Amino acid sequence: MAGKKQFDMDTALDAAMIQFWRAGYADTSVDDLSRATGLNRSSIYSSLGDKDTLFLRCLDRYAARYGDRYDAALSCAASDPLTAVRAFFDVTLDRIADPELPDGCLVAQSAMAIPVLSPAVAAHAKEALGVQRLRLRAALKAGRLTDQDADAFADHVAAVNQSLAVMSRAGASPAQLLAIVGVTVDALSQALRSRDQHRGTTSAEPATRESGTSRPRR
Amino acid sequence: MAGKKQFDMDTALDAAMIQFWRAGYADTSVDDLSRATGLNRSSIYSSLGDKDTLFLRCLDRYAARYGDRYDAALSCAASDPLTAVRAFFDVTLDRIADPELPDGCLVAQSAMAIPVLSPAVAAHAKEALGVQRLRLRAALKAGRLTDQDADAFADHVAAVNQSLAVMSRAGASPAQLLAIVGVTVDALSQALRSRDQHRGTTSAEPATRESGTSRPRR
DNA sequence: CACATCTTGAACTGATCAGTTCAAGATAGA
DNA sequence: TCTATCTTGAACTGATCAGTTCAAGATGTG
Repeated sequence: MAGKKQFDMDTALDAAMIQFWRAGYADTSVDDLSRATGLNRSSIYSSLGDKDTLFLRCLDRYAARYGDRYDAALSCAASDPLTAVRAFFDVTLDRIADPELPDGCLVAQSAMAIPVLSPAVAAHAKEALGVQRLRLRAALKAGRLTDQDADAFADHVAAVNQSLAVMSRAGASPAQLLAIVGVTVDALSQALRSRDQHRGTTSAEPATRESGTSRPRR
Repeated sequence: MAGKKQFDMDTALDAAMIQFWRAGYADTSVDDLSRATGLNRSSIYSSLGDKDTLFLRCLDRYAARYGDRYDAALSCAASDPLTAVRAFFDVTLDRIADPELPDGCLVAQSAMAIPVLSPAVAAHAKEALGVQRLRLRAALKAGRLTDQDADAFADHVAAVNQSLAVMSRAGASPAQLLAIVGVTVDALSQALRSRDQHRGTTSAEPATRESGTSRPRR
């Protein structure tokens, strides 16, 4: 073995992912990717594939990385669905708050560009959103929600989660983002309380309506 | 006067707007705009300006057109904020359901592309979102919500409204979109009911929690 | 040192892009 | 018909794009 690989594949893929994430597919040139990764233009093609292939790898990488975090956040859904959904939103809010990372969301951005993306990329973007929806459905069903409420809340939570990407891109403040998810969290809290009342059991949640803007975090 | 204008400016602007709306700024070439409007390439520059100027005009046109509709929807907020918010969402849902128009939302799409748009265009996109937020704040304050609830719901409703653009781009069904807004509408209904109870008055709304997926429309 | 492997920079192709220019043609009023 | 105005199509410029190729150099092992 001589002339070993002189760059770290994971680092390079992360750099490419962040470049696509910040500027989108259309506004990222291969030269941009070369600058972002520090790899030579030739090395990009030989090691990471062409632009479309690389974008697909970045999209899957993004979906897998944050998918795992969303999974972990929802892991307590069976015992405490409200905390699970709060933790779910926190994955996104923490990502947005990270100054190292671009605002927005690569999946949301790709979804918006579906009409002008390759069929393969479009399919992966739809898939990522679909998986998130199914994750939320399963988690809420495992909690105390009815099937009907679980489905509706899953769609709603997934959508609100994507809306954070749009609003953060437009410069929304952390307080705004908290208000946005606060209403959803309150609504879920209320649904759980209604279900408990219907069952005749008492809820662990306080009886008064929570404030959407002052919800405790972590 | 001879050699009168042979095209209708409004029709041409609408066609350009729809082209930008469908494909976004980066993926729309001036030739695309020429094809979409039926105008010669030279005519585009002489009558509609360069690409950036034209995009700005289309963005403002879009914001004004649907801004008026959102205004009209919210006009009954003082007497019936719940109906107003439903009507607000219906403006978006009807637009998405219109097969003549692209999915998504030109403002949401522009917001997502802010890092790669010209400062002028980025400012107009932010402005459009800000105006919508203020509209909702004023409407909800005019209704029966507390200032704190009005602010939180305004941010939330504006965000959910933008999320519909993302989800519709990704091929979400009308039922999914209804579920998304249904949770928000239910939450608002609950907030109004809580406030009425606190006041000791009776609400016009039924006491049972409404279903998010079977909400009546129109 | 010799060798195999990887990396690099530069050049090149063919395509598309935004923006401009202009001569030829169409139009309709005088 | 004459004329002023608008429209058209085509060509052109200079830039950027994705993708490919390759010779020169760097690297580390045997």
